[in-house]
Amino acid sequence: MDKLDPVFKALADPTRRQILDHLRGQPLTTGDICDLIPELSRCGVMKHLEILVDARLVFVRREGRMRWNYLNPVPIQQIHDRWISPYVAMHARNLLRLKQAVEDKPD
Amino acid sequence: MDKLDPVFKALADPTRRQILDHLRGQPLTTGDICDLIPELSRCGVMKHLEILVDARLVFVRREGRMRWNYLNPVPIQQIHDRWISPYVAMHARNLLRLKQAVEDKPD
DNA sequence: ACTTTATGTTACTGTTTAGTAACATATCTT
DNA sequence: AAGATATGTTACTAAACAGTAACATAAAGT
Repeated sequence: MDKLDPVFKALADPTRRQILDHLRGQPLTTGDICDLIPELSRCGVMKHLEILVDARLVFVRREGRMRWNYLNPVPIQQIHDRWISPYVAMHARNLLRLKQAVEDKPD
Repeated sequence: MDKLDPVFKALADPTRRQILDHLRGQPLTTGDICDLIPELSRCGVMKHLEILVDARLVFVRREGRMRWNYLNPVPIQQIHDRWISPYVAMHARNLLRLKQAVEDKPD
């Protein structure tokens, strides 16, 4: 679980989630990402990318002077499996209990 | 999605995830939580609880001088439904593609 | 009423994080 | 080779965050 801490931290920032959302459709160069987030400087984008790479959420393939950034969905899958799913199960149980309480209630 | 930003931020801290894990089994008083996390001062625990309450991950019921802290799994469910599930789906597609590539490969 | 217990509030400190600027390197085009 | 393009690195600043201490309130037990 501790190995997933950098992933949680990486996902805590809305700009980084935005970058991941953009990478879901296709890999992008660093320049592409800068164009998609004009309110942030190129250095800012690169810092966020570094954090995403450290968390293994993004991996890089160099091609000449271009850097292609690829999404790696595995850490998100792991967070889902190892941490989120018990909470989703709990929520489902709560809903079921609520539903039954409503149905059993006499008028 | 912006409404879920405090939730992502709250989940970014390992101590707060630990508190949520403890609350999964049963509600706890603030004192109970302090006993479970002896490496942190009571004030530190209360600050984390405040952040969790602001993110609606924890709600409070007062009973005399005791404060009972309850887990609310709904925001985690929402994060799952609105943000994580597309990545899980992408991962499943990738695995399927990989599996088919392996099976189709001639010896 | 007095003491203990449980929690709440304010102020302060050190650390981490987000962001930028300036400069540096490497590749492509002509 | 020279200029343009794409990315990498270092140093710095401002804001946010984690944690603690000191003090305050409020309910329970005797």
